Amino acid sequence: MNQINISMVAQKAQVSNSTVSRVLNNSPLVRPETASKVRAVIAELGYQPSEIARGLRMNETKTIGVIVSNVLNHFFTGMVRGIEDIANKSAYNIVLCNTDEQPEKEQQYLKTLLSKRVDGLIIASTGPQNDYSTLIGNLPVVFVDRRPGGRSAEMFDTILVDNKGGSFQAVEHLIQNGYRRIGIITGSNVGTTGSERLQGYKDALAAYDLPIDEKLIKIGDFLGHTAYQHARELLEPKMKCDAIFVANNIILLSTMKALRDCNRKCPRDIGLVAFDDMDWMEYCTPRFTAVAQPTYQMGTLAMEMLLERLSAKETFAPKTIVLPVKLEVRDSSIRRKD
Amino acid sequence: MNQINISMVAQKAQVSNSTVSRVLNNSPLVRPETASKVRAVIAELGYQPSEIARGLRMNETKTIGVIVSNVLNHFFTGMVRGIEDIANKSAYNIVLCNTDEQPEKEQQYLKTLLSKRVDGLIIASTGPQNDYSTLIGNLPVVFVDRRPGGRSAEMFDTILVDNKGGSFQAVEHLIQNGYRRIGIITGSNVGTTGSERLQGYKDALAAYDLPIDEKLIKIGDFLGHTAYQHARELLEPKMKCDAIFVANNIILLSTMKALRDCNRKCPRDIGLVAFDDMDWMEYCTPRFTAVAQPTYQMGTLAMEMLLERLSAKETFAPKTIVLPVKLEVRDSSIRRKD
DNA sequence: TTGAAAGCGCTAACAC
DNA sequence: GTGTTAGCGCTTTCAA
Repeated sequence: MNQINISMVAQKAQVSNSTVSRVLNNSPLVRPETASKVRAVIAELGYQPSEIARGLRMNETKTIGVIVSNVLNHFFTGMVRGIEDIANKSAYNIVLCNTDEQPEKEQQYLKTLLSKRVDGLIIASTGPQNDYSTLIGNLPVVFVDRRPGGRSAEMFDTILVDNKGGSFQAVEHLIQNGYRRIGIITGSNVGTTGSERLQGYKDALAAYDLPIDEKLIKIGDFLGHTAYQHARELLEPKMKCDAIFVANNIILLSTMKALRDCNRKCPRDIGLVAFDDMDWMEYCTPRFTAVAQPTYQMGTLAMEMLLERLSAKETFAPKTIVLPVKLEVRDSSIRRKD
Repeated sequence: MNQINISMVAQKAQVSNSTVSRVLNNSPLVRPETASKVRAVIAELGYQPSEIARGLRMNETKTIGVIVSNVLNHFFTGMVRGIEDIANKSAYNIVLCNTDEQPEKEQQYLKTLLSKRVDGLIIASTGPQNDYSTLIGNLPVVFVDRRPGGRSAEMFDTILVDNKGGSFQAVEHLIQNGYRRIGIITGSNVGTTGSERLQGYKDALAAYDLPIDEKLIKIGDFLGHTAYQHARELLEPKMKCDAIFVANNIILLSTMKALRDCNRKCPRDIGLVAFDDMDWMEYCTPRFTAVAQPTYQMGTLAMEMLLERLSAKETFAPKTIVLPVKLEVRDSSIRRKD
């Protein structure tokens, strides 16, 4: 244990605690000789000032809480890395929390992080039904990926991606490549992510005067529990489904598994576009067409917005930023010429 | 800001701070009526005790530091998630740090985490040249993935995987499938990961009386900066390389890119086995043969060992655990019959 | 330029 | 059962 404290340093350097404190904080009000004497003792003792005591006194912890669904989802991994990079650059640390989309877990994390007096929060909300305003008070918060519900929507900074536009592009691309009976496998549309991606799908069909067939719309969860079964259903011959739009990378994997199990080849038998671009999609066979989200950038941006609030003297109006997505056209969505 | 403190609660409930504290800590030394009165006030005020003040007083933060190379590497993502799950179950939080294999970044994180008085540390060391013993004192630490160097090796708990065995199996499998000129693309062998995986490769060749050709051994880094060039070199016709063993998932991607750019098909033109199993490998074409590491389990185990130390009254001898890996045989390593 | 002292919010020994 | 008090390690007036 690092049991050396400021008093021991002070004593050994024959100065007062205040002077040591001033040296630690590079105060100019210390005679250079005194300062170097103190610094020598600090080095000799290997003294590490307690950020915990400092935090209590200063009311800041240089720590921010990051609440995501699951860091194993590559979307969040990228975001977390982006957040951490900016945080680190500004001498902040991040506490990582995984909710698995459970509001109760989120609530628990929130309480703990608040108790630990984090300086700010970045949250991918588990649902629009949650009320954050009462619990959070005026702690700086940036919501990412999903718009929080109720009053929270107007109270906090939010960074989103253009889910609807991305879905629209993806489905439009399939239509333009000759696919007509396009299915969608998506997650819960309680959250904004799900509902917007579904809307983009519907809008694209409507824009091209294609009928919306509810049987081709499979709504489950984004965690992959339901996707395999949904894919199997869409792949049944009677569905005559000729392309599938999957609403995230986890659902894609289940769908790939279903394709394999049904011995259906993509794009020969069926077209496929996914939301979420992954590094391997460029190199596998077929190369997968996907909607690329700026995950890393979402993280850096979120942290930068948080830093802005943290350093701001006055409060200012919350902002909402919607980042563009990009359709990476590859092979899985290109109908082979017959 | 959550400016409500214990005194405000005490005042409003007409009791002393101690009584409130006792209620918070579920002490039996409080009359039930008093307790419920206090609890009512706590709820009314939305009081959240400051873990920072508590931490200062109790000398514990219920936080542990996790230092990995890069959470974007799926190997570490899995580990981090494993750590977090166990930590959460035991009311701990984790602070996530990415070193990018830079000892200076690691050193910086270490100092910060120590200052923040984390209760323990889980570290994937950036190199065996680092000395942890002096800086860390007797804080509980578990090293993961790489054995720390010098005296640290004997001083701390360590969780490793059977790198040498995994490589051996992978290369042996290639040999048994008829490949003879097997190249390896690996990362720095300064760390134990690199050197052990290289050794496994050499051992397998030796075991089957195959010559070790230094030209087929490409040592770069595990971050993927050098792998593409190395793959291109191995793929030159004059190398007559008929299979490649790549030492992690990032190197694999670069190699896949090189294969594509050289228009070489796997396994038709060349066999491939990777260290690190990824979820998509089961469903792409060809399905990739890979050495699966128990990443999640490494995380849970590391955190469990840490908890054991944290709750132990006495110090006990450090343990080293080497976890087995499993070769997942798929298509990329099966020589097609000519 | 330096030191003495108060206090951040909590817990625990000790008194009653 | 409950309150008083000291103190965890730091910063910051205020005084000198």
